[in-house]
Amino acid sequence: MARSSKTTVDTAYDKLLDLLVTFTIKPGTRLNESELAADLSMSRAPVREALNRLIADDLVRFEPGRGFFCRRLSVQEIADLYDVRLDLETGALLRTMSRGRTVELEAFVAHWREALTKSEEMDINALVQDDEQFHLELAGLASNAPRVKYLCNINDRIRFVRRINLEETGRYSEALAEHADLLEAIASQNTDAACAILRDHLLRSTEEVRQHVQNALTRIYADDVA
Amino acid sequence: MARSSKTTVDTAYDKLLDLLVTFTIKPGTRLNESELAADLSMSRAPVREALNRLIADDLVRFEPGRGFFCRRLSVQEIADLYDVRLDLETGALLRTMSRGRTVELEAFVAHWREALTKSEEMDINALVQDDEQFHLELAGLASNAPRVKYLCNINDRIRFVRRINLEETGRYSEALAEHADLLEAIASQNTDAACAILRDHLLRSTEEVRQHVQNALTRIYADDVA
DNA sequence: ACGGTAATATCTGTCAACCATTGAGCGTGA
DNA sequence: TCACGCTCAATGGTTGACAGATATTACCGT
Repeated sequence: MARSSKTTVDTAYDKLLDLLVTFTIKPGTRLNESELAADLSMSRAPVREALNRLIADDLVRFEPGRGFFCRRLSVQEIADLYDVRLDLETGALLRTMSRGRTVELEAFVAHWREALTKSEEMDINALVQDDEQFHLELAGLASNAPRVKYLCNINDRIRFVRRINLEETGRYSEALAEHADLLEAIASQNTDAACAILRDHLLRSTEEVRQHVQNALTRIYADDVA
Repeated sequence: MARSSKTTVDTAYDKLLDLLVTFTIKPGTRLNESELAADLSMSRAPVREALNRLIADDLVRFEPGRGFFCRRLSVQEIADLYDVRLDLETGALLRTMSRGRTVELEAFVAHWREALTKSEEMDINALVQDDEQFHLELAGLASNAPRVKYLCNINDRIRFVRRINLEETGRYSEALAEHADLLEAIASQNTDAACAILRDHLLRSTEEVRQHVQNALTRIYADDVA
């Protein structure tokens, strides 16, 4: 029954992760283990194991005797995560540049200069995905696996409101412009400027988190009539 | 059977965490589920659930079809974690101070000024624990729960070599002196100086990570004759 | 009609057993 | 002698069942 390289727990984990990240499961909802197991056509044990991984990721809460609950969506938490993200990303950039990894940096710049020209005719989904990819690849150049993993966790937890942030009118064209600026600063090896641009770029999103979380909540509960 | 506030999984998690953090279980060792279950006098299910939490914490590896393994101890990983820790701690300090949380900062300074005077006659275990507490409390003043949680995870993963770092002759008296300097910079509300001191304090440890990991490995495998 | 309590149904927490897979050891044949 | 393949023991992967806790419902007294 078990597929070659992907165990049942992994499929459960991936599926549940998706449901939780996208808030297909609404914030604070209790998760019915048997139900989930049935949906995934597997037993409860692997579901519980996957849920336990997700506890460590802070994507589900757990109350003894009551079970597992979907994470809540709080302004404070999102703002905190944006804060940490800023430190992790700017820290990565600083190290990458001061370590003089010109080869990798040039490849990065070349790739994304090209990619940015095509961004005009992309749909919103592709844009959002591209944005995350851009930031993650940049951070990845520091070759620090734990750092990248923390960032992935943050991305999962903020993706829903981050998307809303980008969807706000004009914000994503601003973002693209800022990415372009950042690329040029990197290309000219101006470390301070690059870090400053990245910091401001990230701060810009952070400022309006409160509003975005509001939008997120209304959107989550919008199609309750269906 | 279920105890009031602590479920079986939690006890398993705590116990396993300790074994892994202290490398009582040696790096790379395969973990025998049935054996662990027997040791903890519980079934395999809760053990597996705990182990799955520890996967997300990167304290155990998992190979499909083979089982769970104790994390390896690599120079690269420890160095990376020290790097991230630096960014998270300095970031926290910067925010706390620039946000002007004078009340909390003064309380912190007062408490640790006092505590540092008593440090002379403390044994090594207490010192190590105090050092971690100092840094964690300082970071905690930024009131950013996710950041603190990431730091806790880092602490778990570096604790073994961090302890060795402090045990090196004289290093911990240096560390205490640097803590004192930091306290004064904070007290005089000199943000830049405080951040610089903290950064240098953390960099100092990072520089010798390679050597400390070596010591750690020899120490782990030292009592194999027993 | 309402609040509290008892009966009931649902769900979690844990376990023991079963099946599948892996890796080691052994034997056979080139 | 070595390589290949087979067999078997050990261990992980999954399941279904049972006991205890929790939420829900129905009932009764005021």
